[in-house]
Amino acid sequence: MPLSTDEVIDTAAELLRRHGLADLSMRRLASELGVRPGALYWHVENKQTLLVRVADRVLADVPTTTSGAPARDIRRLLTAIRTAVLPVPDGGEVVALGYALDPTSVQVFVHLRRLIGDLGVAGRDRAAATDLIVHHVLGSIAAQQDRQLAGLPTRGASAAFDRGVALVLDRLGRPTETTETAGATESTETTDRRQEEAT
Amino acid sequence: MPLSTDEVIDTAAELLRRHGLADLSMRRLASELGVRPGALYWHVENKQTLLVRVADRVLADVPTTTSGAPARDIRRLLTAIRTAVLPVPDGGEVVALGYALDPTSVQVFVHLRRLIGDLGVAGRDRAAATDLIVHHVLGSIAAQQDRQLAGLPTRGASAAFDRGVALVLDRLGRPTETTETAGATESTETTDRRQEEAT
DNA sequence: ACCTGAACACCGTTCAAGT
DNA sequence: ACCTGAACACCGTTCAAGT
Repeated sequence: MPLSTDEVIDTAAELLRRHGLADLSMRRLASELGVRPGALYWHVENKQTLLVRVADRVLADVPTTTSGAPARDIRRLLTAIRTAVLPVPDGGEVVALGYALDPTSVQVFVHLRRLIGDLGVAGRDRAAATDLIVHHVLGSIAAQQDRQLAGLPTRGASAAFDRGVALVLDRLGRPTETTETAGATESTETTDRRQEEAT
Repeated sequence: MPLSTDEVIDTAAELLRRHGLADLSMRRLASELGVRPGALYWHVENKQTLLVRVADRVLADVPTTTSGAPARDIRRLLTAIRTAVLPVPDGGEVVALGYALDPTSVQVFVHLRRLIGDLGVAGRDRAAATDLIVHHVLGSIAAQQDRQLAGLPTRGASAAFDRGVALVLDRLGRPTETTETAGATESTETTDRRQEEAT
């Protein structure tokens, strides 16, 4: 029976879960599957696209239910994401890569965006708030995991995370009167244009 | 004349700036400095601590001035950070590692924390707000850089970033009546304890 | 004090050739 | 369609030995 692509992704996710990114090499993955390294390149384009699919798998079991109370649903969802990703070494980094390269590929983030809409956040602010919250979840997970791998303490990490979430959600719950921001934007905009042309 | 540790860090930062993480190898760095790979290990403990020091260097030239208007200073500072890190390929990831492993080593983040205090954010919320904002800056930079490296479009990235900043700062400017959050915290706390014991 | 030589145990990716 | 063999051009880290 030939190797299936799903088998490749599953085994890669399993390898990440057990040993982290350092041991998730194409060669190690191949030997785990009983094939030669080159065989993997028939199933995936390269290691990066493999990682994007692994990120998807890591969050696949997080339920996306709705209760009618958006703020509470968001808090529940974020806690579930943290609980799912934290035990996977380098999970924060891998999921962040997935979100960067294909924000809609991970179902759970699409759902988060919806819940933020339900909260009454409209238009451009909805995308901005989603990014803000996703960066905060994944950033705080990655930081904690980096510290763990380095043998440093991580006390209070989850409490600090929850406070950060509260700071954002308290704001989003109420109607906004946002009108400023213009001044600071200028030079950043210039940088972006330079970089975007290079693409 | 023997090699100095500063020379090693400077050359590493230069290599990152020009070619990104993929070309910042200990071997490439050594040959750039005209020495054998092993020589580097007399100057730095390993590659990770090298990267933490490189992160420091990338942000070393961002000025930390105060004007008396904290909200404006924060916006200016964040734009300056973005402008400094964005042109350095993989800069977002490297600086995030530095912030995770040693949050006080980068002067600019210590200054940010101070400005947030000036804004009237007290106690635990000050650390939480700093983390939230730093994760947002570095997360949005890393996402944009990942997309650039993959050849994907990054239109509107800086506008989205600015909106995220505005969402947070609008809230922090005003006094808070935060009291909830408890419910969602529980299970996360459990996860943390498990992980922290494993360390 | 500072570095070389040389090794150890690895990487990701490509591609002709096999079945 | 799916995989092997074999190569290409690399990695980080260690450590005896040299100067």
